[in-house]
Amino acid sequence: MAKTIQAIRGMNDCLPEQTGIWQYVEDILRTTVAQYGYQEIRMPIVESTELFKRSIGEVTDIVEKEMYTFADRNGDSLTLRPEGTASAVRAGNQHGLIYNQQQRLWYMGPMFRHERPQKGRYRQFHQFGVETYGLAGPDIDAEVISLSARLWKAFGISEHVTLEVNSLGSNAARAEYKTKLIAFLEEHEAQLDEDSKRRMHSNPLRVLDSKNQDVQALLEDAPKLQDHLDPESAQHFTQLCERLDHLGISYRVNPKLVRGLDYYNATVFEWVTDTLGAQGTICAGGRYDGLVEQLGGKSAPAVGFALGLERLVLMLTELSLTDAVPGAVDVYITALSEDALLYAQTTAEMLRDETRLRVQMHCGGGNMKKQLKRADTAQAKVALLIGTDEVQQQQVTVKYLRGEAEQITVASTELSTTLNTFFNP
RNA sequence: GUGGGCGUAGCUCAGCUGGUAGAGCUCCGGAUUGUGAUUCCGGCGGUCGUGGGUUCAAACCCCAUCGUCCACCCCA
Repeated sequence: MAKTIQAIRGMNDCLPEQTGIWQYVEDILRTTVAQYGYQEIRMPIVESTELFKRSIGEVTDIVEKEMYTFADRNGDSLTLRPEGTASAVRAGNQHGLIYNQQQRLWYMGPMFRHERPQKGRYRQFHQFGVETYGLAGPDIDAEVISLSARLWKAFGISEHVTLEVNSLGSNAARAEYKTKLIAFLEEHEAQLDEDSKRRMHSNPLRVLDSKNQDVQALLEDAPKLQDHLDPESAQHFTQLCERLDHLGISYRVNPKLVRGLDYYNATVFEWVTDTLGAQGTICAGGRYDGLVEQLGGKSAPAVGFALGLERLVLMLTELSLTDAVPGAVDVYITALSEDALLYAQTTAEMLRDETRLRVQMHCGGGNMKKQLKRADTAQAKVALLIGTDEVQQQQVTVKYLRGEAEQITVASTELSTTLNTFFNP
């Protein structure tokens, strides 16, 4: 036997057993953003490497060591997108979507990062994201957050996620804070762990959310980010918090919340959970007012977030919140004798003409036991029994596979009505 | 990139101080020729991840390698 070929490490097949829950999740996401009037945008999976260097930041881990970068046949450096925001801005600029315009967009699709795979973290993973452009006030920040909160409600996981918010201030204010923080860290360098020493210069703000207890103790005396906000950002943040209060969205101000990507300013937020092991962030985002201009467009404010679909699916699975995921089949049609085959198949087609039910026809023969067993594994709610008697009488026997209802035999002409009444009462 | 755990049937796993491989589930058939997820019986299914070493003898011990999972890191 020839050697089998395996999928690439960290890139998973989504098997039939899983696609049901994925489609369920995707449906809810689409329906919810539609409630807010957001429009879908679809971007290419491959972009010029330069795009991510300029947006995410040259010295971030993502760009330095996690991107799938390769030379195209003509020598251009291309990269499999590690996130969606950069592409959305690029597309918006390229097509004039953002120029003096307001836009509320969403996207969904695969992203690629070459990290060591672990629970909730894969090399090909999927993000759903929302991006808004041209809106500078805290009202849109609040809208985007309330949209995400509505998602958790729709999935039934509100109890298992908490919102953390913070403000990074303007780019100028943050730069000033950064130099003070670096000065403090240099002064206490001896007490820092290796990771913090490394980050101290590459990405000093990231030292703030170190998991190391000793580092956290040291930071008690460090200059505080919230003391260095510019007045405008401080007011923006206060107004955002007021709006969240008003909307009944509870949150925790986490002054040490910073984001790993360079383009954020002012508002940042994360939805975290303790149900996913080490990968506790299920959704994160914030404001990135400088990015549009940085990528060559006319300056425009922007807010957005991204959520990890694998993490969401994992969470629903671990919390056993999968009852709402529909099976693939509503009605399973059996053919119990040779003379029933044609009648059964025309009945199947008739149902597909007259209803929107998912109808599966048994193929391959076998006795009734076997056929009903198939109906059961297909998770059908109804089995139609069709044998010699039914063919002769032009009837169909309807057997309810779940619940208490007694099986009944109806005329073929009544079948669609009977089933519609059962499935859409 | 750094640690640690685990690789045995399609799936989940057992297999003692080394003696040549087992269970449950799935699937197929039967008990039950028109009534499914219960029960009982039978059957299919394994170069024990791969390569090397030690040994009379290796799933078991040693080395290497690959895969996988969890954590660090990073982040959605």
